[in-house]
Amino acid sequence: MGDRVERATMRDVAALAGVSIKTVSRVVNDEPGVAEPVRVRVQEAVGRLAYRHHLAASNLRRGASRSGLIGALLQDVSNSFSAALLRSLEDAMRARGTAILSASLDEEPDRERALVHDLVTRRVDGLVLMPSTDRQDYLSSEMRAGLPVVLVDREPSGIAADSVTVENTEGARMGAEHLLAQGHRRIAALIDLPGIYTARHRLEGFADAHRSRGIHPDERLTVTGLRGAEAGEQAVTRLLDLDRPPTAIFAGRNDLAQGAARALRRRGLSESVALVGFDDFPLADLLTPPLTVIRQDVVRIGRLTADLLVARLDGDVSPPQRVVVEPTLVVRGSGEIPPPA
Amino acid sequence: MGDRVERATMRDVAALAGVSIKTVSRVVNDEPGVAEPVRVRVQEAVGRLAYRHHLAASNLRRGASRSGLIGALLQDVSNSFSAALLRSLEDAMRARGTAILSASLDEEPDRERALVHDLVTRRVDGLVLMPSTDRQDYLSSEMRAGLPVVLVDREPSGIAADSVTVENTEGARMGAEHLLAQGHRRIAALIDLPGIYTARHRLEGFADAHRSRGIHPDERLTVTGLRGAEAGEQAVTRLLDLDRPPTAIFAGRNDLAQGAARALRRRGLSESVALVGFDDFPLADLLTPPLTVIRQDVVRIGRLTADLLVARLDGDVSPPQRVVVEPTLVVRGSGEIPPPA
DNA sequence: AATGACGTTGACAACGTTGTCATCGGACAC
DNA sequence: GTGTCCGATGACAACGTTGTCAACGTCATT
Repeated sequence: MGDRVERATMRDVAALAGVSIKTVSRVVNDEPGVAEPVRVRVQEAVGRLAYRHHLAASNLRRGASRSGLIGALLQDVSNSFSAALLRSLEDAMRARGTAILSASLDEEPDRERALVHDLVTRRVDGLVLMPSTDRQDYLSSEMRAGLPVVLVDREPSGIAADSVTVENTEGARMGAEHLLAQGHRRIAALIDLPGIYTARHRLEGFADAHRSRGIHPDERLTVTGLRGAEAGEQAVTRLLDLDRPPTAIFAGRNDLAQGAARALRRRGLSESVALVGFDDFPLADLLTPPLTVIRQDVVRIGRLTADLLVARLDGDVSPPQRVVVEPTLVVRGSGEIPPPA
Repeated sequence: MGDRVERATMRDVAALAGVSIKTVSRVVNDEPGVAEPVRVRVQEAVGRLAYRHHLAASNLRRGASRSGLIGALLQDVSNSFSAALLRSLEDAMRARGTAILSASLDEEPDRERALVHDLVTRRVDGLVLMPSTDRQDYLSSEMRAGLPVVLVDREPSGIAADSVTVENTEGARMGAEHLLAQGHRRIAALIDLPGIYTARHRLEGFADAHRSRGIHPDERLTVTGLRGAEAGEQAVTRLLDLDRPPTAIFAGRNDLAQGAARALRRRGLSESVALVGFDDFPLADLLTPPLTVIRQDVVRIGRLTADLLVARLDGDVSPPQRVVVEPTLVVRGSGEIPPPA
């Protein structure tokens, strides 16, 4: 029915209903002061023309930024951690009628800056950022112009902004200590790019655990710069080929733990080499043996992040907060394999 | 440095640079016809005032809808299928500078309608929809007004729109047949709400496989209305308690397969009850035994969807296409467990 | 010296909407 | 009958931007 038509505007509705544009505006916005018969006539016209409110034009006229949009720049929306976080944010924002623009950064600082610029251009009301950059000072002019920013997963550097992070160092220390306590002395560490905030801290925690026991870890067992499950799998395969292979593995990210599990399984070593991963993920409990992990409570992190942002959106101007969530050790089996006698 | 300031507009920049607004516009948009010294002066003013282009105002003036935004209404962005799809879309759109507004529907038709309305109000240039509704006729007025819509995972009903789907019936038939061929005769089926397009078709395929072998499946082994892993786990637990429990399980969704795997593991039956799942997921290969699945190629689906939408965005007005992707059986072990002798 | 061409620049209107204010007609009180 | 008040309605400007077009100065040409 009917060809392709241009969207009707209030002008068209007004013409059809035989009233002024302003009256249409009143009806559309449910404002009082319109006689009932007129209101009905306008609504009929709205229906017949399939008129839809133009939010951008409305916001523009209403002044204020209020775009009813926030940005969420995450590492990779297809990764379970980012995806769960996005979902938490969405649920928190739904009630406010605030929509979410999401994008993946893949640890690329340039992309982060470009996307932030794009979001500012779109006048988002707020920003949730899992930064890829070392410093976020480029954000300060935006924040001064009133853009609320909450950093997740990594603490701010170069700016004063809210953040929700996990005790990475402590978590990694816990994981490594768990393995050391069982007698492991040759523990491999699988770490992401050392420039990354979380990677750095987790590596630190790993070293701390050794240090406080007066143990010097074999550097050849620490592999950094690992991006993704594939890289983790290959690294572990190489480590297992060493003259004195590790008896345990600490994986600094969930995908690296998955890669490690795959490598171990392929070599038939799942039951003989211990494995602890940082960051829980769906199905970790269904691996063989079930995977022992340091869990960061994603739902909690998401809710805390959303709470901080919502408060700022609602005008909270108190000093920035750094919320730190304690990770927990979830013992499931893979991390309790003893070293060979 | 500096208090909270209102965003500068072109007017402010023009005043500071001592030129007209139009000249600022020219510089900001990299248009020719501005003398070099003037251009420099304007750029300095832009920098000093931290001026940022206002995309909404620009688009408004430029006429046309072109918001540089598309909507992606998926079932649940934290589910690996939706998340992977979102990521594919994002990658396809990045080059165009098109941003993505995503939201989760959770199979709620009302939310779908409300969110579509919201997206229209925001004048998205296009829409990717994994529908929750039985019929999408409510979309026809939007489409007539020029909104390109591509349905994913479920075929359109009540409208003529592009779609990218999987041969659900055929896939499920394949999965059930795989189990039947090994001699299983008591096969349980775990199915989502029967109102859901994919659930209906998969159940159909399951029945088809039996029918073409002249076998009448035990209705008590078919459980529908299962939402989420938990529900799947409980259903399987109940099934295992029957006098004559199933010797194999066909799970109609990846989360139901996960729930089933969990229930089997808990009962120590992972190696004795066969399991085939519909829709692959990360780590399915690491379960014990590795999970046999009907795989739908998410990346491919995402790319096809993006291609269709991009074509429409670029003005393609050819008749709607229904692209159907063939699922494949991935044999890994769990589906090859024979029935007890 | 007058003419035309060209490169720069700005005034103005308009995109679709809404806040402000004026206008209009009728109801009511005196 | 006059004055007042109130509810309903609309004219107009403005949000921040850009397309159109006119105006300006400079320079080369005749």
